[in-house]
Amino acid sequence: MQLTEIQESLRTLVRSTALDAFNIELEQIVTEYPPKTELGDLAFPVAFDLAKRIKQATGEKSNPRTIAETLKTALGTAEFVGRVEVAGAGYLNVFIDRSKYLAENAAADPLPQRTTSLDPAAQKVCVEHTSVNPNKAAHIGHVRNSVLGDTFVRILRATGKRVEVQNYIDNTGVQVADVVVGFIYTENKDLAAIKELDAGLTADGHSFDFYCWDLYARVGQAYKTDESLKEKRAGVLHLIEEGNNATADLADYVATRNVECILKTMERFSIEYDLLPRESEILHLHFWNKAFERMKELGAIRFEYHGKLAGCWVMPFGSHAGTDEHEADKILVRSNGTVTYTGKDIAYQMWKLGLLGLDFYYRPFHEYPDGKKVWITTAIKAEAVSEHPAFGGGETVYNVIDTRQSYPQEVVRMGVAAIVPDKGEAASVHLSYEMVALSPPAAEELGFQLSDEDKKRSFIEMSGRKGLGVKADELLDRLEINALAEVESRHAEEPDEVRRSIAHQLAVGALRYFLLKFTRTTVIVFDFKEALSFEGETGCFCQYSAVRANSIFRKLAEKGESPEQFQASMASPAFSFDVFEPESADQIWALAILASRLSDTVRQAAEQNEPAILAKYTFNLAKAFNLFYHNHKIIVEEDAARRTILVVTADMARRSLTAALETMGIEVPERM
RNA sequence: GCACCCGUAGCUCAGCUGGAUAGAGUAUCUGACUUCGAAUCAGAGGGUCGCAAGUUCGAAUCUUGCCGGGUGUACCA
Repeated sequence: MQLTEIQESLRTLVRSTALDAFNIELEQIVTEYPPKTELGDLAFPVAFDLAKRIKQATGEKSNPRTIAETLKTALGTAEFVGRVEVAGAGYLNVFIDRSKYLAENAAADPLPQRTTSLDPAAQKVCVEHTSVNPNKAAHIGHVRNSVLGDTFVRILRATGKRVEVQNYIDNTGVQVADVVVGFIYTENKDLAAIKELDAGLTADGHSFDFYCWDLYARVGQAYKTDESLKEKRAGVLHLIEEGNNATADLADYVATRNVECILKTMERFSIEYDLLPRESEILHLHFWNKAFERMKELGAIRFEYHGKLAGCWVMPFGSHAGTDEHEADKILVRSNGTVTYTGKDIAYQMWKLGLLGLDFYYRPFHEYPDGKKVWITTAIKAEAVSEHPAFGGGETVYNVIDTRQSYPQEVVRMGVAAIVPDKGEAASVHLSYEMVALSPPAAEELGFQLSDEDKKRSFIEMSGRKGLGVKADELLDRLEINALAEVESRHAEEPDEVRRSIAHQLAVGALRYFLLKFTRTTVIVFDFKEALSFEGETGCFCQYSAVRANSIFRKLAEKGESPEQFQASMASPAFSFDVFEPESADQIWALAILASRLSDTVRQAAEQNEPAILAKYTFNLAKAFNLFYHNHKIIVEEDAARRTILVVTADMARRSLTAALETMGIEVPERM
């Protein structure tokens, strides 16, 4: 019986006792973790609730402590419960039977539900993340999106959900058009010339997406002075959307090459995808028409005959009493007959939920080193592969998109709910997060001249159009260089290849943890010093704990001792924490019980859509292990009982730590 | 104007659906490498939780109103 199961059985017991003793039915019973081990392992503040309910029912005032005493007797008899105490104003603190718990759970999987996510019968959900416009290299803000999304995917899988990862490719939008304008009109290059340039860049070690990054910024500048260039963009955009022409072919090459580059960048961060749905297919396969017909049938959309929106199809949205009622309407089809982005998004969202009644064609796009394939959509039946996994059709769809798009996301959610009321609004979840901005010194470090006004600001928004941002690959390169220097100073004996691989793992750990430790609603004001740090609350700190734990077991293995051996010897009923001084016993037990909380923490992170909860937990677990590590030497411990408890606890901690880090996409190096 | 987010230690941030003495990291100062690895650990100082009312046995947390900062509110994507 693991910790979560003990919690559940105690909740059941509290519920039935409350009903028997006070005739009160409790719907929700809160379990907390006391701030210190000395206070217990689980706390129930339920007596406060009961006191309130009794007062409501009878009008009589009752003392929470007295109520807690009644419940205490019932809980005291439960399995795995050592003792129960009433503390504070009426807390019910449960102390778990330490030796019994340890003996039974020494070898338990810290994330038991993760195996069910492989079951084809498990509930399927779709997560869309990354979705970088394929016209330039990814910057640190995009990485926040991807790391948040990828970690959320791992969290969902750890709770037993089957997850499909989608990375939406907006290959026909203005951002791609801008770069195409740059290639054709300011660089005077046709497709052949671009291919030649691209080949040269790759040979040079400069990638295509970096080139486009600069070109995009140059075009952005040129628009300011050259009105005719802007007019050309409209033409380019039209040709791209239409397809089957030289400009569209050129745009397709540019977009596809950028997608390849971005996928490569994300692969460095251990991020993989299942499917790349493209906007061009949503267009060419007429997804919108299908959704449009449905919305018309249901009256969810209205044609405007008069006023400033005359000629548009609009969706009524929200209500603003006293204001112009049209202000709340959202245009889905423009008066010239073209569909807006929001309209296309509604159709796409319906497809994700399996409710559109249309499907893409698919072909493989790329194969990862582990053999896993990522697929891409196509509108051309001839190039499609008929044997492909079933895509889309999620029970729930999570869209990882920054908070600035909350309004359009809300429109999409309402639009879908209007078409399929039985699925409702709950099926679409906008996993929003705040932006990554630059501190004024960081912007200057990147070589940008700031106005006096900008210097006064607390942060400066990154901008692809201005070319202002920290490129993901460049930052990771810097982290790898720094990490490599540290590794070289410690492990001169290791071959270069090994040292580089360790430096890479540390760099990824540093950046992923840095982006995950902030809650989603916090604006990350990027600061080089903080992001490049390997000390304090960092990924490196957590990895270091795990590495040290592993080295203990390496040493034990050299002596022919395995954790399994020690787990087996726990079965003897004689062993007890009393072999340690009380203070030591508390400290060791605190680590064991904290390690047991991983699955509950992951569940919480999934429920609240907040990966930062897992990051904080992982850091605390690493800290607790370090404390344990300093105070209790395992290798030199001669007393058999003490040694057993220490080994088993250290093993639980390192397995939880490793699983927690893995759920955040962070690997544990062999040494560091 | 309206909607959403933020305001907690010098700085950067946690604080779960109200609960135990408000916590981390960093910076500053002081200690600890002949030990399973010091990318570590121990200790010290540092707080009117933006302000003001209200609800409650109890508020950093909930409600309302202010103040300060940010983002959105396109026939752009």
